[in-house]
Amino acid sequence: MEWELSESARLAALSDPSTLPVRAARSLRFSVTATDPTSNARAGTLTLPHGVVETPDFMPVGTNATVKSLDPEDLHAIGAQIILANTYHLYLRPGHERIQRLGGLNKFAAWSKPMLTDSGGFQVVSLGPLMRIREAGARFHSHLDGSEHLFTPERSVEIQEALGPDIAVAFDQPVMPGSTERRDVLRAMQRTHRWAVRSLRAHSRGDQALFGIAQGGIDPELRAESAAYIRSLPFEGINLGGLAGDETPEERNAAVEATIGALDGDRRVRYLMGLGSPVDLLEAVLRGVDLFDSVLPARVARNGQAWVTGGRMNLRNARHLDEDQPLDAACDCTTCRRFSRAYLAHLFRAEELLGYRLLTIHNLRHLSAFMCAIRLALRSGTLAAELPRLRAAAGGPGTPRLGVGDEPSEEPARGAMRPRYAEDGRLRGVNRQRATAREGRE
RNA sequence: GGGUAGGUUGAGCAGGUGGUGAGCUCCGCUGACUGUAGAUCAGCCGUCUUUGACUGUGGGGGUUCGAUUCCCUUCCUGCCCA
Repeated sequence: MEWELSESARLAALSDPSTLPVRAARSLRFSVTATDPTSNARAGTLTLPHGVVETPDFMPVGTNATVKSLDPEDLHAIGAQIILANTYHLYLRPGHERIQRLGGLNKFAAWSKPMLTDSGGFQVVSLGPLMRIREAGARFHSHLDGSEHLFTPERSVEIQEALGPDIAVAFDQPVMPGSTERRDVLRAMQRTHRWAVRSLRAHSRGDQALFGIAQGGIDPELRAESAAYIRSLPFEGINLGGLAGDETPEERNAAVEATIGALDGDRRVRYLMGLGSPVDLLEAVLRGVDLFDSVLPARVARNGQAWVTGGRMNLRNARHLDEDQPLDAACDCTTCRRFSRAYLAHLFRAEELLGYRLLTIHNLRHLSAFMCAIRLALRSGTLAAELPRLRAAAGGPGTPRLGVGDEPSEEPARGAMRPRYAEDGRLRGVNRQRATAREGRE
C-alpha cells in the first residue's frame, strides 16, 4: 500500500510540467511560407535531419517499416517526402534494439528521407481486450504471440529513440472505441497530458523531434483545453489525435477548428493523425493542418479501389474488364503510364501481387499530387479560386463511382491535378532518379 | 457386350433408405475500409409480387394420400471384366 502511494506520487512528480528541464534545441525547423487569406490554410517548409518536407503533406504509413507492397524507389516516384512507421509493431518484431544495432530505421528500411514513428498509443488501445491502462502506462498482450508487455511514455520514447526516426510522437491515450461519455474523454485527455510531460522528460535525442498529441474527442471545449495544454509544453510539433474514428465530418471539422483555434499564433507544425481521404485532407488544410497520415489510400488500393480525378472505381467490378484506358488520364504515376484498367482488373481477379502494388502506387501518387496541387495553389495565392476545382477533383470516399463512359476529368491539362509539379521537384525527382539509373548503367 | 458406382442449384461436394433437399466451398456480383492484428471483412449468389412464396435431386413412366427415396424404362459419366 505504501509502495502504491509512493508510486503514484512518483508518477505525479514525473507528470508535473513545472519541473521539466529546459529542452535542448532540436534539429527540426518549421516555417510557414504562404498563407491563404480566406482560410487558415498555409504552406510551410519542415526541415528535418533526413530532408525537407513541404507542407501541407500526407505521410504514407509503413507500419512494419515498409509501405505495404512498395519499394523505396516507388515511394520516391510517388513523391513521398516522409513516411510513418510504428513503434508498437517494430518493438514486437523485429525489436527496436535489433533495428538500432542495424543502424536505425532509415538504414534498415533503405529509406533516405525523413521518417516519423507513431508512439504505439493508438495500437495499444486498438488491442481492446488484450489491453489494460493504468496511470503508469498500458499493459497489453502481443497480437503476435500473446506475450505480455508494458508500454509507458518513458518506454515508448526509449523505443523511438532506438528506432531513430526524425520525429517521435508522445505516448497518448486515445479515447476507447465506442466510448463517447464526456467523463471518459476527459479522463483520457488528462492522462494524455500527464503522459505528454513524462514523454518530454524521457526524451533526450537532439537529432530527433518529439511531437505532442492534443486529444479531447469531439467536444470543442475539451479540444481547446487539450490544445492549450499541449501548446504550453516544449514539443516540436503538435498532433491532433482521436479524429479518425466514427465522428461525422461536421463533428470532426468542429474539433479541428477548436484545436487550431487554441493554437492561434503558435508557430509549430500541426499534424492531424489518421486522416487520408482527399476531401478530408483538403478540409483540414483549410482549417490550418500541415501534416497527415493514414492507411486508407494504401489499404483501399489493396482492396481494389482506385482514387481518380473526380471519383473512384472498384477494379474488381466487371465493368472494368474491357477498359483499355489507364485509371486516370490525368495521372502521371508509373501505373497509369503503363497499364490499362483491364489489366489491373485482371490482376485483382487473379489475385496477382502486382495488382496490389500497382494500385497502391496509384492511390498514393493521386494523394501526393493532390497535396502538391494544394501547395501550389497556396504559394500562388489562388487557393480560394481553385477550391471548387480541388473539391471536384478530390477522388476517394464520397466521390462518384466511375466506370465505362465516366471518364475522370476531360481536361486534365488545365485542371488542378495537372501532372507537372516542377515547383516541388516531384517530377524532377523522378527524372533525376531515372537519369541516375541511366548513368549507373553506362 | 457383361458387371459396377454414380448423375443434387455455373463448378466441386454434403445430405437425404416413403412425409417440407436452397446446406458448404469455389467461381461470380456488390459493398465497406481513415495514427494497419485486415493484399481484409461483410452481403448476395434457382425464380418471383423477396420479413414470404414458388420451383428444383438426368429424362420419361409406374406404385402411393404423398416419391430424392420403391419399381420399370431410357440417356449420360467413371471404373472393372470381356
